[in-house]
Amino acid sequence: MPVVQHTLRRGGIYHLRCRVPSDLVPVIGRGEIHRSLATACPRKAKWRAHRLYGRVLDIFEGLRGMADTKEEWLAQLAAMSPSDREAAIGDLFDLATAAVREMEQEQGRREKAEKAARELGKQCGVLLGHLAETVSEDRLKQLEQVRDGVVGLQRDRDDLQRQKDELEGSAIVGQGEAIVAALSRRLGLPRHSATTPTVMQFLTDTYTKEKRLADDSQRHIVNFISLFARITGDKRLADYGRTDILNYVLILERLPRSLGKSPSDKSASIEDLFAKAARMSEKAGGPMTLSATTIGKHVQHVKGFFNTARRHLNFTTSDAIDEMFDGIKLSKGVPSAQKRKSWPMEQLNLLFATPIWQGTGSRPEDFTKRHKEGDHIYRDAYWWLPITALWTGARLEELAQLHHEDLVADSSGFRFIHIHGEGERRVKTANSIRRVPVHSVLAGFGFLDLFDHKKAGQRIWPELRPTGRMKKLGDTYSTHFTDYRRHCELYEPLMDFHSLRRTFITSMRTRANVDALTVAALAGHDEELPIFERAQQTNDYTDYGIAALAEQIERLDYAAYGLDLGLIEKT
DNA sequence: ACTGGTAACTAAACGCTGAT
DNA sequence: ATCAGCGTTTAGTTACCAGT
Repeated sequence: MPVVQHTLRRGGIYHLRCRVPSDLVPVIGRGEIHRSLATACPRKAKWRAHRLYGRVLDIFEGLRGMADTKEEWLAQLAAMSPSDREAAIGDLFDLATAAVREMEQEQGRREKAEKAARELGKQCGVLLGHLAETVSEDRLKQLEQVRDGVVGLQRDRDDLQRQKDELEGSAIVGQGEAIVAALSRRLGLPRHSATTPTVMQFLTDTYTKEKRLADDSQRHIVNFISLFARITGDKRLADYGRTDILNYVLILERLPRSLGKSPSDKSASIEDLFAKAARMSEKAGGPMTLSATTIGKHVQHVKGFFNTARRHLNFTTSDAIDEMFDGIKLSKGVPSAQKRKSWPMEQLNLLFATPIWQGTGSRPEDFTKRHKEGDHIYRDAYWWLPITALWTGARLEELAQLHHEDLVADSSGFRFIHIHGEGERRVKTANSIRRVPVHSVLAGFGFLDLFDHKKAGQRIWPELRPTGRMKKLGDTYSTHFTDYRRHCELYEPLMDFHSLRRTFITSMRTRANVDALTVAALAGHDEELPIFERAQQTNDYTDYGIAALAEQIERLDYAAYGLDLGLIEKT
């Protein structure tokens, strides 16, 4: 960790260096802002870095505001040459840098003034001495008492002010723990083991309150840290050392991948869990223990937890924590993470040859019995979702929340689905907002009718209900799709609904030979693009007309790659 | 349908270096 | 002093899976 966030040292001199938010990269024309703080003194660097960083954030906000009136802003930008544009924006940051230095000089002047005031006060004291010669002894004592009283009050006031400053911004202002911590930090007193809380105490009293994460992330933190406490025996924070962490990792390496899925895991001993992992590995013929990614994640969380505790309680140093957690090598047999598969065309043919598309014996409302053979073909969400994913590349939740008005036609009549986060809809990231033309094959199946048959404000698949912790429309479907594949003996690990998106992206790129930028525009960014391309393409998105996108998506021809469309058209 | 997990995925921060 | 490139680390969110 550097002395201050967003700084780096070069030849002894501190610099501010911070990242440009990805949405502003195309506007600013670079990925990072870098300005010298023109000092080698850590304290000065800290002061300047804090203020300059604040201003830089202001500039980012300002640019975002301008970007709201996008057309105007783009027109202005277009009128400028790229070098002019970058220079203009660079000037903003230079101004900010200069302003911070001025601010510092201003502070210097103020300090000078205060010093002068103190000097004046001293002289008053001298004056008091002179007075002593002409004033009675009693009177003088009274005066001195008053003076001492005032000085004492001032000192108290300053102390309180400092305490308040230190506590400000902390989520636990007013809590005794924090005051004690702040005081001991000010006095430089390390906290000893007897006074530090245990892992679980700090987790519930402070950590979860300070973090204030989204619900699901909060749940993850509590689970990770609770497991750590369970394995290591919930000791006091100051009593942990590297050996504890190494042992903890050794235990993680032997835990079953299915940890916690069965309620019995809760009461089982660590030894029981080892035995369970060993049994599962035996059966699978390979290690069924936690993967390297997951173990790394656990360790990372615990380290973050200790660092937060250190800032609150000052019981150790940041270096000591690094030493405790860094450079831990995992054992040989720890499995590495696996990538999701894409659906081969033969597997898709098998999928569409199952009852949902060929005839099911279930009733319309029995979504869990669709695997039973029969005469009914229900063209509901369960029929449409895999097909739609295959021809649009959209994520499950993006499809599940489609409304009547999300099918739009442009001026020349091209119809596309608009994926966005308005109203009750949600998208994964801002970059997921996009327009995807409806492929002619999809339209041929009657996809457009889904929208036309609904009224404004209605979802096209009203049978999907928000379920689960995150109240997702695709939540139940996701598990049903897995169950269905198992019943139909099509189940393969890592080949799931999301793999259909993979299939779309891979097919577009490698079979239809559509360029990576266009595919990214259609998919709403995907992970496989190098970063520089990602920055570049944001700029180009605006240039993609629907007509051009439609032309590209039409190059996708699953039939040519071996998909039997007859299976779907059978209805 | 719910719950307690893992894994995939992402943005931002950081460390370091070479070029100008 | 600046700036960009790029791999690594950190911190967080979302998607999915297993067992009941």
